[in-house]
Amino acid sequence: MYRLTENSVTKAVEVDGQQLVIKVTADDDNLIVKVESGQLNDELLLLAYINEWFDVQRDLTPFYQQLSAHGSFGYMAKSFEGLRLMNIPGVFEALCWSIIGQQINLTFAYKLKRAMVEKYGTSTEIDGVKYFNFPKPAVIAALNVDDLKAMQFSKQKADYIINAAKLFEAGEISKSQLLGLSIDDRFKALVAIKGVGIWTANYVMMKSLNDTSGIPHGDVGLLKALEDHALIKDRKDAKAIAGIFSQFEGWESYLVHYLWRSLAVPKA
DNA sequence: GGCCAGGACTCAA
DNA sequence: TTGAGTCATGGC
Repeated sequence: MYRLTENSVTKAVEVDGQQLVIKVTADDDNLIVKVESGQLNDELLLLAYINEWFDVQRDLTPFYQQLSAHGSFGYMAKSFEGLRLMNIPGVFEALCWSIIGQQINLTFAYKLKRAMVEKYGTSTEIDGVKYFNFPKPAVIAALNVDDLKAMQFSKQKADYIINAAKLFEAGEISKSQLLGLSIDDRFKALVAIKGVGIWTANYVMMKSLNDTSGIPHGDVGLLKALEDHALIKDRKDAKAIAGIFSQFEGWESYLVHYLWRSLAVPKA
């Protein structure tokens, strides 16, 4: 779904019902977007997509102030400066991805997603390279559990994903519907979906609904990062964890994102 | 070969 | 509401 080089990302997107392939690069001050394939009718809609994808318009200054003032996290304000909470604009995709990612290692999770996308997604080919769109709910809703099991999905994951696809297909869940709800009701609506627990609901909210206060509680990566920073001793110490996040009100998801990032780089 | 991985569900107390 | 048991499939 993404083709990366040192300073660019190329991806198939759907904007205003149009299939596009866009390439994004950057100079010091701007993102530069080029349409590689497809017909763009309204540039503003693409701009909106880019804004959402990279969370471009959010002013991170308050977050960096809080981060810098923190004894253990202070270094991240410099080390990860400019890192933004990359969005997954499609809620169905975000939900599927979070279900896939439940309780399995990420390497395998990526493998599962890739298999699903390459088999059931649509694609645009440029210079021999295929750029995939995530499968539509209608396609996934029509599958049997065995179709996904054949791609190494567990029975539950297959069941959850197909069930979720049916909800999207039936219009019972949609991005606009979720965005129309309060944060609390969003959470409730998501958790009501079979296979969606606290972790998944928060993940979807922070990654796809622009909610910056969601914390994927219980996340093993998050807990490991907090241990690495010597901030908790017991992973079940909810009070200590709440205390840490209380210092970052409104930026909880950003803190989570930065902590996940801290797991991927050598120790400062 | 055993523990772990960016969990959720069920059921009992 | 909390806790234990169960499920499921690879990665390392």
